[in-house]
Amino acid sequence: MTRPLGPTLAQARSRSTAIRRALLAWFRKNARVLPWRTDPRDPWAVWVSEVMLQQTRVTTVVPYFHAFMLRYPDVKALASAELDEVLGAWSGLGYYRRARALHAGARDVVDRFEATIPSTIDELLSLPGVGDYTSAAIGSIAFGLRAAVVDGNVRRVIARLFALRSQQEASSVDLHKQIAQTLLPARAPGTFNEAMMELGALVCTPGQPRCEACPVRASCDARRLGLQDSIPAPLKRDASPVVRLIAAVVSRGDAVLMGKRDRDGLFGGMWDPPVFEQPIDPTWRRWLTKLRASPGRLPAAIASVRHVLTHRVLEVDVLCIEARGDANPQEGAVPPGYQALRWMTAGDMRRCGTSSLARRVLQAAGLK
DNA sequence: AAAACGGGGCC
DNA sequence: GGCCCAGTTTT
Repeated sequence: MTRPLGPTLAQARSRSTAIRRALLAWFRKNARVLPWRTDPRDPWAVWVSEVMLQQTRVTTVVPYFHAFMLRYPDVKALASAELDEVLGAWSGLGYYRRARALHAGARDVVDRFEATIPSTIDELLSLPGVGDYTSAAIGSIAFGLRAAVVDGNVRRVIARLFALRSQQEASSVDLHKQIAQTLLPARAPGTFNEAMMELGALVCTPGQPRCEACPVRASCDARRLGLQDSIPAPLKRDASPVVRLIAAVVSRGDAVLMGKRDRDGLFGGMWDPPVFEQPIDPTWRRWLTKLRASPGRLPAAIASVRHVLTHRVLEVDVLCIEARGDANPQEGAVPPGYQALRWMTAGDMRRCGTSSLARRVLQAAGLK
């Protein structure tokens, strides 16, 4: 069910001046102090922050951002780094494809743009990991381009300002983008974009919006109609299926056998104690048995880690295996879903990517 | 159009 | 336990 665009866009146009003025005044007073909000803005810092902020809260990102910028102060620094090390800097942040894309994007900028971050939307869009939102964010905030950002915050604010009920429908994205672009001022569009997102994060929140503190409440249709709590309608997700897995923590002295995940897929490119589907395939059961110091059947799991992801729940039994002093995985034999195996000490692990699940498994095994 | 892709904080 | 976060890419 799509609604005609005309009337709402006309509404947006006629109310834009009042909304801009009130929102910008509020933002000047209430903007959070964030490490990437430097004056002037550093395009590299904006890029890094925007990628980290994809589907990730500001409070989660801040410490990662600090560490990342210390290690990779400019685009050249990242371009010349090894991917494993970059994934190490991303460990625990999630959506690891972002780190891979940022790394590739940095090399792209060095190769194609003489190490200067491009300042047009089309060129930004050509970088890996940079889509509609991120190109508009970098373009407007770092370069002053008049491109509206449309993230979850902005969509919620717009849905309420104009009492649009169908946020969950993909068809409404186009309408929200047109409204956002209509509201966007020609002067300092980046500031307006940041202000819209800040309003969504601090005032026009998903649950319990703080309408009494809202600078644009006088312009808000949802507020006027008493619909601020029912717009947007909550998305309904299917329950996450539970996946039963077994992680094999094979230790040999102070080293642990770690596997590097295939590039694509869950935890792509990250290292963890090899995880098998339950029950373990006989081939890999034998393989584990051969690494073991003592003969006989594999020991029982000593712990179980419940790792909750957005669309899945991982129930991971933790198997602890003491390997023979001379044990070595057979050359070329790599468990399904992995591209390499290596004995690693705690120090080795700090120099490559490990998922939160990997750290929890190691901890449950009594290591770390 | 839908699925895949992390992790955590807050109710 | 559910919701959602300064989304992008692949299927």
